[in-house]
Amino acid sequence: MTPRVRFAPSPTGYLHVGAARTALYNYLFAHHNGGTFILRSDDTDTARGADEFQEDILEHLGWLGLEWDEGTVVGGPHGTYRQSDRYDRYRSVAQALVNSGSAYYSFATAEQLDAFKREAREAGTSPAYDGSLEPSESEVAERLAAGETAVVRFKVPRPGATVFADIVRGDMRFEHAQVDDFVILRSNGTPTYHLASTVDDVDYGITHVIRGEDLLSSTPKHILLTRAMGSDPAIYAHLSLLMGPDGKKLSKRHGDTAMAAYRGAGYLPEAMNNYLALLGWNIGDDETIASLNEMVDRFDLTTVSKNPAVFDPKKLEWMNGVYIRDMDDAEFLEVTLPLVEEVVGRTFSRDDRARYAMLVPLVKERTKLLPEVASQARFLFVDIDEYDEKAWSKVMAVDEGPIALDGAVAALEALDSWTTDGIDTALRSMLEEHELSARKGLQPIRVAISGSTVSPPLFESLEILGRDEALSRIRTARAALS
RNA sequence: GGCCCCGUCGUCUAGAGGCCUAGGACGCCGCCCUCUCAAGGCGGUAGCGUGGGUUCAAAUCCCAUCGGGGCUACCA
Repeated sequence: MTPRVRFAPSPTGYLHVGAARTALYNYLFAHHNGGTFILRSDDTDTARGADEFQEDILEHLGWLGLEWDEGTVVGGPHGTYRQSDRYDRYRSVAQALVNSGSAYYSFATAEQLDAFKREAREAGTSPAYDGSLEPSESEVAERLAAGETAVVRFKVPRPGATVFADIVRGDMRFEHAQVDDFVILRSNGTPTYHLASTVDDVDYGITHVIRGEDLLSSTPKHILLTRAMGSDPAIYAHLSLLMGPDGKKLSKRHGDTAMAAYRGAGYLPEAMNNYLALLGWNIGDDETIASLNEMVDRFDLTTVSKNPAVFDPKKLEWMNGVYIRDMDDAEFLEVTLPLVEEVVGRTFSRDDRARYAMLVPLVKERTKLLPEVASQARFLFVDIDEYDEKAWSKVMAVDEGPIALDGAVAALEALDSWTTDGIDTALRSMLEEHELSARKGLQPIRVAISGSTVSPPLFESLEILGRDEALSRIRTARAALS
């Protein structure tokens, strides 16, 4: 049996990192086992659903490279894979369930339900609505005929229990006394999540349901529903939830949770996938870095951790740096060029581009987040209009400042081969001549050409900047010093 | 309140009775390298929630306890 798994987000928000991890695990499981990864849109919550969210989810799943074999947009044998297109199907299942005695119409009011829960709580028992408010058949007929609206509830068989073997949790058992007669069809005729999701899982031949732990206690409902439809339940695997640094379920108040925010902040999809995979699963052999394909090869759902994991942006950032350093220069140039152009404020000419290409290997290994390249490369393309205040007072307006600058001008003017090596040699002998330490003697030059005490390596920077511009900047700084 | 899940360094984890004076990674600290910043190299800091058992032997098994989390909607 080849597995069929699905990622079924509800478009009630942007794709967040926790959902992305669930999608990733489904993807890894499907591919490892030669199965099918399906994307479905569980949009039964019409009040909250939005096209904007749906698009965001599709967009970022694509960005992560978690392509689906069947489902939304790409299609397949089951239509649009959008629940809002299948209301007739859900309604007919609900009706069939009523006909077979597995479900019933309910007129219970919010007040009645509240009272029921309150009593249960006071008695210290489970608040599960136990069907004692189920109306008689004749009453249903009468009230429906009179135009009253009703919900359809699933009749949970009591006493009894549902047991199942969860791949990550192990053996589960839920007493039916704890499960209430949940609504499957709302009074407006739309299905609830439980019905729609279960019907789809059955109709689409889903073999493994891999989802968040928040659905663990709903699983007996889904199993009961599946059996009532005459089918065998899927195998379930409930993933622990992602937490914020305070140990609470990860949410907006912990900072960014939307995948779009991470993409915008300069994270690479490869790093994101790698990091997310590690939250609850280990590649093995003390390994941390692995490509999507390597992870597919090694993925094993049975070794997934049960503990909730704290999402740690620090490690993600480190990992992003690893992936950035691993990019080849040409690729790095392509993805970062727009970022630099934006900060510089102009579209690059051939010459700009060529000079940036020379700088690329230097900034690449100094970058953890893509946008950082802009501040590192900026000096190459704009005039130095102001010097960092601290840099000026600490390295320029001191005894060594003018000496180093004058020495640099003299040494560089006399230099005939404007190369990193040539500059290196010339400046080092200048240092010796004036008895300056490398630190004291070179920092003023760095500040003069970049405006800051932090820049890419000096000799290379000077070479790329070009003789005229370099000398001009050093003279300008020297003049500002007198 | 009820039901369910979880509990190894600050964080992600390895560990399925002796291989553990608990391993790896991020972070943090120190040293080295070094023209700054990174990167890199080397070293260090730090953990089995607690209390009882079982056993020659427990991070690993049992019980209790404490802590955290989820669900408890005509949300998903």
